[in-house]
Amino acid sequence: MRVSQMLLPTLREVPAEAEVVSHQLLLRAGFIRKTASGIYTYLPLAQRVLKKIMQIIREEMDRQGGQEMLMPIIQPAELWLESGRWHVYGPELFRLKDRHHRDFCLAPTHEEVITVTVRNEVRSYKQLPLLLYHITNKYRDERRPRFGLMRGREFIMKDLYSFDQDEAGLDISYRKMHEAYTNVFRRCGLTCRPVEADSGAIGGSTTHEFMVLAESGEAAILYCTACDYAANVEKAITLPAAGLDPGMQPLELQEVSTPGKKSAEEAAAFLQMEPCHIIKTMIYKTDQEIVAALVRGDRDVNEVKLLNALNAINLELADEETVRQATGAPTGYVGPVGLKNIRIVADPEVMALANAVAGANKQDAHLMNVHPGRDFKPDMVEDIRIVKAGEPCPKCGARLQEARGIEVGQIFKLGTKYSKVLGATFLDENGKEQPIVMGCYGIGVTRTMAAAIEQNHDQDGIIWPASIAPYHVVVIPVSAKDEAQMNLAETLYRELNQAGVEAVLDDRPERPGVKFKDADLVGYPLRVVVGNKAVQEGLVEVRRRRSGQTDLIPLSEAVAKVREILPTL
RNA sequence: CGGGAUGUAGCUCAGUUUGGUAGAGCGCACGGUUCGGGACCGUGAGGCCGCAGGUUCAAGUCCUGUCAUCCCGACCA
Repeated sequence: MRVSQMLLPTLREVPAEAEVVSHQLLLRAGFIRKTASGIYTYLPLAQRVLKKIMQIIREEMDRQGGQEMLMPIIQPAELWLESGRWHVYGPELFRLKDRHHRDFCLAPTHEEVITVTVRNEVRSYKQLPLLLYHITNKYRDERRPRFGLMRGREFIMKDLYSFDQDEAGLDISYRKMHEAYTNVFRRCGLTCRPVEADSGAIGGSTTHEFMVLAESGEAAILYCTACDYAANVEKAITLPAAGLDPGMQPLELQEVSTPGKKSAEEAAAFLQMEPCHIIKTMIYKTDQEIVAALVRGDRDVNEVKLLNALNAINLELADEETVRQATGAPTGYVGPVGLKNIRIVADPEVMALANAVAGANKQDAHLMNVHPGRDFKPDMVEDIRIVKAGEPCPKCGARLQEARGIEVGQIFKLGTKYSKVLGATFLDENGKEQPIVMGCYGIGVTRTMAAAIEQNHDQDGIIWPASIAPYHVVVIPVSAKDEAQMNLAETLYRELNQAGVEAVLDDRPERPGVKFKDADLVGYPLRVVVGNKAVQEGLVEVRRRRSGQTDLIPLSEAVAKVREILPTL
């Protein structure tokens, strides 16, 4: 392809709307344009990158026995009513009506369709296992689309669904996908880490997220430097809390005046003690009840853990009014002692406290010498706190470190959640009807492209890993008006393509500086410059985008050199 | 969903306070000089000033509404 004929609208300035680097560079380098908030048009270069990522995904899915299919984006409400998710999914589900006023939605995921398809076609254990996948657009009406391709409302996703006879089969499928995902991201040139995660609304038990480590990542993860433990903060655990100190004598409950000391830190400082002796009481509202969550004063409530412990669908911090009604006190002075009619969930660490301080359920007052078990009895003791960097790894005890990551893939063991609701069953060897055991496995294709840039760029632009670069090499004649240079560049460009190297020829009548800047911005892994030295001495420059290393080599060896370097990039 | 901000040329942004014939830089077209890291000179094209209503002799500017976009928040008692 000749650059003079390409739709490659590079921009000198950063469009005002772009915040994160991948978004800025995708716009500046002429890869994408916004069509609506969270919805983008992929220009030719982006499409080439996406196709390469999808090809890598296909190869790795197929290698594990995956079969590609294609499912509809527009889906009837009945399907979602049947699974129960029409009402559960909420405003994130794009809903629409056809001309007969029948309800439809734009699929945010495809469990319903695939499960019903398999239900209708699979009868016997002999037809299992199955690994079925497709790559298509997904739609989620995000409450706040942002960061360009990172959190869009329309995005391309690969999703594979596994169907097995039993848990043992699911384990095998899950391992296959774990391996496939590791391969996919490695081949895409990404530094990626699988982490344990919460399964969220999709449901199911075991799940791993594949995180591309990057500062701009939306997710926080904790990982162990000594072993392979790594988890999303939502899921991360640490070693169990120490038990109650047996030497501690319970003292008598005592009310103290703490005017204006609302936070655990303020109260602790005022009472001249460490925040870890405070019982922090947070009032939450779920879809069905009001609960009090207790953590140590130096800890934070992990709302995901709390939500799971309560088996609730929604969870939010109660507003001031609700707190007053439930406890009789304003926020800041709530405590577990004497609380009535609301459930108390305590973190195990709280139960290990003796003579602790808690809110007195009275304005400007706290209670001292609160003794868990004596002064209040929690309805539930569960790990509901956020683990922080520096705490011990639950597997090996080494210190955990914190990092940020972009979630590019997630794999789930669904179990029989969907097969049961949707009636996807098979007959086993004994002729007994069983629900199919399922797993689902997603990769955000468009997000992977953005993540690749987050991890591979510099001040001048993108640095594509060769495996997903839109083109491998750009051939730049220094002067498009110099016929001798152009002829040599043309020939080299043709030879490269004939040799299977994806090359473009920057034949635009631009000054060399412009072409160099654009080449850096677009991020071709290699650049070959054909200048005067080529005409006079038969030498061309081969330059690696990432390292900047430049080799002056004979024109006749250029193709071989490019082919030699490419696999190393 | 709440709060904040912004909508003016393809892009980045002035102009709005104090109403009076629409601006700059970059980009684009043409001519010339240049030509190894985003050149220079000249000429030119390009605007329903987001949209609708209102006030006024007169609105990019003031008022009302509306739409869109971006940011922050929706988290610690």
